[in-house]
Amino acid sequence: MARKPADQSVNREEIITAAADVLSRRGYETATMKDIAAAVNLTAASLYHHFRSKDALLLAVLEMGLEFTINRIQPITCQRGLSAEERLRAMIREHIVGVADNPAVGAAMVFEIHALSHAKPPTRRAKPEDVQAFEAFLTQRDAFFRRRDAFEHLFRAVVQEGVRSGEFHPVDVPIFVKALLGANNWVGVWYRPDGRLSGEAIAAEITGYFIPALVMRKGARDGLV
Amino acid sequence: MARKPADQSVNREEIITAAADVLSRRGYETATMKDIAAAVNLTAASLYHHFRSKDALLLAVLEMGLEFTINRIQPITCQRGLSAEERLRAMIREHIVGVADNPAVGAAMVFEIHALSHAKPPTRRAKPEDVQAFEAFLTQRDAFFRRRDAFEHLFRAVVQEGVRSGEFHPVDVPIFVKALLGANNWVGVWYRPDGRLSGEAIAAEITGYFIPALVMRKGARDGLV
DNA sequence: GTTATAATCGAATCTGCATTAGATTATTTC
DNA sequence: GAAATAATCTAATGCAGATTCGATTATAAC
Repeated sequence: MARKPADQSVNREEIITAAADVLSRRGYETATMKDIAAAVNLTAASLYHHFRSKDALLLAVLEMGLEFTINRIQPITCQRGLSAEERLRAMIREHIVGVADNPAVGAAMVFEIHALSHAKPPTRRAKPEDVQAFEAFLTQRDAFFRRRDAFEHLFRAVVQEGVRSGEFHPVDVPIFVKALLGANNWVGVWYRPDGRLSGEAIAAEITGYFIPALVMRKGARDGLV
Repeated sequence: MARKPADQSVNREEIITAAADVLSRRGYETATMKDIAAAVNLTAASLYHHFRSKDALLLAVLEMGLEFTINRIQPITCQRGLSAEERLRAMIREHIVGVADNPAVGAAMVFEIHALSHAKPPTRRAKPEDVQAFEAFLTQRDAFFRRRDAFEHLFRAVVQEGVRSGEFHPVDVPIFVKALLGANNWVGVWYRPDGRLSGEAIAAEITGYFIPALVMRKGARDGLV
């Protein structure tokens, strides 16, 4: 019968967390399975008990990071009683604070997604099971990319709603969101926990940059693109 | 005596350009020297006549991209007779259009800089000349990073000037510039030449997002962070 | 305690590249 | 055309690092 995993044994999630950290420090290609294993006191070989391949591990790291972020942001989008501006503000805050609180994941979401796109197919003469596994990987990867698009659409929907209702200026919604997410993601690249500003402070600052483009107070709307 | 290179022979610059393209498609670690060589009809071995190592080639790609961008933007910063806002607008435009015109380089500037940080030192038992070469590489890499900082400071200087003179709101200058450059760099990640908008149009759009945070027309400044 | 399987390890493989070695060809200079 | 060197090639070399294999240990279920 199936048995419960032992308590002191390393579980999937611990590995993913540790891997995110190692990846952010060494980068996907430079980080070895041995490095990652060492971070959880395992051998490289042992990692293959938990993940089919290095690529699969990377995918798991990115999926975890994305789900984490979506789980924080998605509820905000449908909060009744909040204006589009209020929701957008809250979403930006959550996004940036989330990145700042998990710089490893934040950096991975920018840099290592790249590696995901370049996963190498099994070479000729690969066992059929390997080909199978790779196709499963591709399917899972596509799902990840769709999920990432869904994340972007959370922002688009709120901005779009604000534009429709006249609360926001008629910006180009896809481009606005790309610019916003670019700025937010970039935080994961340069943020240092021991830096001058906290994640909260940075979030407040950056929110203040993007909101005025959408909302102009006191009716002074002319003169703006 | 030194002789002029033959006319039909491949030169450094062609290799760098081709390498940028290959790198943007395959990524640094995935792209092989053979791939890059093939893009200029050479053999992998031949590349070593032009570049000491793969790392050195990557560095050359990034240096070229950075110099290109700085050369377009630096002159704007000191144009007499233009307000800070006018200069900043022009700088953003040049930056984004530059990225859109060279998507390969733009993407490399975001993704592959990472690889640069992870260049591997020569293994033990390396010939002293190799150690020498690696140290030279490190020096050059540091210079590159300083140059990149200098690039960032071009933006900071203009924003700072606007803030000092009262033309701009008192934003947190370093953070503002990080957010701006994040949005701009991100264009290199998602821009497609056959997309809906031209580089110019995107530049105009994004400029319109950041300027209102700095400049509020018609004196309606209250209510803003 | 016996069995099944989860979790781990040490010690091979196996292979894909970066890089080197040693020619060969091309071009310029004189 | 001879000398020098730039530019290229073909054919190794070498190695790091992902992945596999086959054992071994630990734990849960019964």
